Amino acid sequence: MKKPVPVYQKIADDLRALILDGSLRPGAQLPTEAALLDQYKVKARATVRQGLNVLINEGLIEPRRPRGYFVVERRRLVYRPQAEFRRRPPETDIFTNLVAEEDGRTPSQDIEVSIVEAPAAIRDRLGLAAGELVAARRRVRKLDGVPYNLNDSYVRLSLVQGTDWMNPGDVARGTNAVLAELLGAELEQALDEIYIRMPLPEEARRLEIGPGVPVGEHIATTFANDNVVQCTINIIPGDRHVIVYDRVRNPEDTGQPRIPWGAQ
Amino acid sequence: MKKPVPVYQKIADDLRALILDGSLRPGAQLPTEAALLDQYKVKARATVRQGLNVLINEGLIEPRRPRGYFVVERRRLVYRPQAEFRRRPPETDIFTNLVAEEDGRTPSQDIEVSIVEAPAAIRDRLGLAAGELVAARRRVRKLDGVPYNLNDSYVRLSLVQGTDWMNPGDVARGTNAVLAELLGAELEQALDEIYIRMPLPEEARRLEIGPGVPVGEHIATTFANDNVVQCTINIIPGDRHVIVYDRVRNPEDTGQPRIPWGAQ
DNA sequence: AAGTGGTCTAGACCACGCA
DNA sequence: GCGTGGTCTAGACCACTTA
Repeated sequence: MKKPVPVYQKIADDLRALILDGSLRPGAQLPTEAALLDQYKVKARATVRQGLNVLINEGLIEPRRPRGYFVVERRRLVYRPQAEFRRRPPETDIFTNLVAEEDGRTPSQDIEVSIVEAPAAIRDRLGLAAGELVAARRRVRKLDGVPYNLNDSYVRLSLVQGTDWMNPGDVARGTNAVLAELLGAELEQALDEIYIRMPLPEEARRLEIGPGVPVGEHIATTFANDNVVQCTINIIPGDRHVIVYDRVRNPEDTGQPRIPWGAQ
Repeated sequence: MKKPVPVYQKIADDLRALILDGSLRPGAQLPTEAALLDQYKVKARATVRQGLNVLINEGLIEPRRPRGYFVVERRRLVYRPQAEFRRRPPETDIFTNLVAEEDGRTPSQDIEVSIVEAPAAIRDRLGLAAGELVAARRRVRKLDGVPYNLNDSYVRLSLVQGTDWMNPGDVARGTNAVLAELLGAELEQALDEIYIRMPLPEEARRLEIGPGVPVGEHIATTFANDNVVQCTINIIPGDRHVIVYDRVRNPEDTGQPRIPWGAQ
């Protein structure tokens, strides 16, 4: 009738319970591997390590060699896609907006602008032909030097070549304002897709996140006059953000879902 | 200068590359542990297993005992919080709406209604006192028998006791319509919070998801006449959904972020 | 019945950061 | 230098599913 619980599972379950009920608070140290060997009368380190591994991959603990295992500490920032379209305070960069709501932390970003072949995801959304070139503006956004998210924007090369959009530094009025000038029309609509998944090794490296931390991939496709203008891929570490939307009833919403490209 | 890559890491990297570049398509079988032992001239199963474990926890592969390891197959459904507020087609259940956009799969849901002490997250959002009772409507939504998400709604008990909201079956006109009748006012505003994290064991069990599959926790707080009415917690497995929002420029948006409770 | 992965033992040597 | 975790070896026995 009953099935025996593997020892490593029992170890993971016990420690998880301690963490979730607050007995082990964020930042607290767990028993060492040696201590757990004693505690559970188990003979092989591999068994204890297997148990700890479960919790690492759940994002609950992290090893800090050579001190031991610790409960992770998380602090979340509000990530608000809708801030892109707001007017007051004067619309600037979405990240600057986002951080303005936090005190005492200093934002910075590494910006890199290049001309590349459009990745497939971008091609689909911007409606480009295979092999077509796009301008790419890639940013790593940091708070007190800690990476907070990756933000890669793509637009048709012909639209922005030689303009301020391709300035590999901060653009004070915001890159969206640059696009609006070029188009003679405001960006006034967007479609957000949010995928939840584990990070690729490359992303984990750039964001300095360990195993057990999932990411949100937020793909924002922006329109002006019903024409696609820009596509931005944000990679958002799950342990450092909460995504927030305001929603209001809109009587004109006909409810047509609109995803002309295939979901990933 | 260079540091040697551990064998298990090499195994994980090689197999991941094969999966990501399409050499190993979703559903394809990976080499068995025994084959990898040969291939990498490694002596201990533990080493090979450690490598495979990396990919399992990245959600890329899954063991199907006793056949071997396979590349996971994913198929994503559009999850659209904004569908809650749409009028045409006639507003019904958000899940029914959601599924109406898919063909050939039959939706079902297990519904359970109860009266409980409000969990802390609900208490904060509904503005309740500690220990106060709420009505809970908990649903597991399935497609072809496979769980697609968990949906737990909470409202003040005094508002809905004895009404159709607490009917533990499908409510054809939608539970939001019931609330609107009781209040004499439409639900017309909501605040969505989306947290990205690994599932708790309980959630993983209910959703039948394995290790390496992160979830989105979508907390929707709904208002009528600026009063909080309902709070719903949705748990959304990342491998089966894409979250979609439409966004339009709103000149009246003053940009005040509004989260009266602390982020989790 | 055969072959797969699941669990566990009992060691070994190494890398790293701190006192 | 000491203690921590990181990696790996070389086995053992078991549980499960499919042919």
